[in-house]
Amino acid sequence: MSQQRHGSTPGHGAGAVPAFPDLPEATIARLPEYLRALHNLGETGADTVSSEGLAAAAGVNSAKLRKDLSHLGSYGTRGVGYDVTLLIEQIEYVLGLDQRRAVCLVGLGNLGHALAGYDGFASRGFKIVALFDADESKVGEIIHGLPVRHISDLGRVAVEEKIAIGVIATPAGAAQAVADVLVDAGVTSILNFAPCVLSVPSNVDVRKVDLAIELQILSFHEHRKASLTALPGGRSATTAGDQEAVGS
Amino acid sequence: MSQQRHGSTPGHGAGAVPAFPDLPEATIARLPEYLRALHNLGETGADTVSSEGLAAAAGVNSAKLRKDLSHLGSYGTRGVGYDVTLLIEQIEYVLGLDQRRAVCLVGLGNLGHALAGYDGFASRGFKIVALFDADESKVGEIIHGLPVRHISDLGRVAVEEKIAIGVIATPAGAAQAVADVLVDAGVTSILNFAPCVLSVPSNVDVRKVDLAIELQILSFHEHRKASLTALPGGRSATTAGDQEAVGS
DNA sequence: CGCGATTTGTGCACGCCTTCACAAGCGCCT
DNA sequence: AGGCGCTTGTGAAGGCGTGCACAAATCGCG
Ligand SMILES: NC(=O)c1ccc[n+]([C@@H]2O[C@H](COP(=O)([O-])OP(=O)(O)OC[C@H]3O[C@@H](n4cnc5c(N)ncnc54)[C@H](O)[C@@H]3O)[C@@H](O)[C@H]2O)c1
Ligand SMILES: NC(=O)c1ccc[n+]([C@@H]2O[C@H](COP(=O)([O-])OP(=O)(O)OC[C@H]3O[C@@H](n4cnc5c(N)ncnc54)[C@H](O)[C@@H]3O)[C@@H](O)[C@H]2O)c1
Repeated sequence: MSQQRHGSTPGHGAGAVPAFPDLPEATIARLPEYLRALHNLGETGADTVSSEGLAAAAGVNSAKLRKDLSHLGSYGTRGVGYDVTLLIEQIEYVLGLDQRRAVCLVGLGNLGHALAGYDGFASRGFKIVALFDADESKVGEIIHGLPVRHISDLGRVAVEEKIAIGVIATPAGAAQAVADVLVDAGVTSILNFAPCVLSVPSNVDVRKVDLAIELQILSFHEHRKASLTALPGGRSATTAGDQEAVGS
Repeated sequence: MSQQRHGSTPGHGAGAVPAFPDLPEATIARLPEYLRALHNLGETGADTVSSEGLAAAAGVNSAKLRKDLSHLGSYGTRGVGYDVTLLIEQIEYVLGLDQRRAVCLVGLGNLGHALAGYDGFASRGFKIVALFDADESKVGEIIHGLPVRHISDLGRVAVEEKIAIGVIATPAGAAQAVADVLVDAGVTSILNFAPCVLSVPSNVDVRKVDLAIELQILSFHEHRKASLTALPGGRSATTAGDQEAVGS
């Protein structure tokens, strides 16, 4: 049972080592978005960027962005904006992206294959160092330059390769077992694509990506929108020719 | 997002059509999880389930679950729990899953192939009815029983097939253009896998799935955990450049 | 050198969400 | 029939996150 210690009041006394100011979780979730926007801006040759401009590129409110950035210190210049390169460095440092993190992928079916070939990992500081599957017929296969190993080797390889993050792309029925293996191997972060809840020790972080949930949320909004248009209009043709332009 | 009318007292005058009570967004996001847990429970033969039990299966607090469910009416029995079948029906109704929603998938590369073959769609009330790509060499290819069509056919097909949800699995550079095409075709819900922000009219809902963001959030927590264990335990190797004096 | 234009950083208020705690309701057992 | 244990539904409190609005800071220019 994951205990949640609600300790606010950051009591750690004067850490010599950075010892993070505890950033709001919501802020952390947005930092990667800012980072991506900054990289895009950097490629267009921009040296500095205003909170307004960056906020637009990241799709958020500018006040929110400023507050987020203020949590990690003052790296902007009033009257000018933020130095793109400096801000990139800072955010990458906070997110721990200055050191490359080793990732392993478990389950090389449909989805696993796609993930293994995804270049979006390496370009953002992550490196897939090992692939695992339980299916003997898949073990040994080379996928995008990496051999598929048997899940029973995970414990050994994880230590050797200092794997920090495990990605689960197995059927839901196997996910908990895989998570247990990962945890036993010392992996402390898990990204789970299987539609199920994982129970792990409190020191392990789990994030979940569930397609079906996303679709169902969209479905709800479709349902809601349909019931709204049904009320006033009677039947609105919705042949959907033109949309009012919203962009800016 | 859309305008939030804070009203308790939802003023719609006795809608003949359901006309939704406005559920909190946070609740909506959890309903699919409850639904999945309920289906699992149903398969084990359970007739009823307590809030405690369902909450555990869905990985949430039981009070939160009760409050969530209370928003859609009283479908539980005090002293007993919730009727599994009835609750499933209710949640599916609220989410609009009683009617099958047509989905189209744009971009049949690495990821698109995996998505096209995913059976988790159909099993939850969604049906992929069309595949689109801009690459002529891919057009005509049959993937899991469906032909790949050219993106220029999207407008016509979307109307014919009454497509409600579009899934974007193209590179980021093409995503906005694809979104525009979808919007023009009358699609009002988009699930975006490309790492970029989309700008769409306010009546269109967009949800984003971004792997890199998930990994970076995990990376942050790894970083934090590492800096914490560095404090009490003895020698901080300082191999990495940790300086960063925060604070005044 | 000073002034105005610009933009950051933040105090503050407000609303949403979570969580606790408990009364009301229900069924079962005696 | 009555009491008792169990569970739901909800009022209330507190925490968190958001967004406004503005003072402080900086630059460019005359
Ligand atoms: N395919 C998709 O587009 C998609 C999308 C979203 C979510 N998902 C989810 O991702 C997961 C994988 O989907 P998929 O379509 O790739 O399934 P799949 O059946 O194609 O692949 C699953 C893989 O996991 C392996 N596996 C099974 N048990 C294992 C174990 N104990 N240890 C290690 N490996 C094991 C299998 O050998 C197989 O290679 C599922 O949970 C699915 O719901 C898939
Ligand atoms: N592969 C993964 O595991 C993965 C994971 C997460 C996110 N993503 C993201 O998903 C997207 C697709 O990834 P991928 O690996 O499948 O890329 P990919 O290059 O393999 O496939 C992209 C497909 O989109 C098609 N396309 C390009 N422009 C188009 C247009 N204007 N209209 C229609 N189709 C067009 C291409 O022809 C190609 O088939 C990318 O944005 C990527 O960042 C991929």
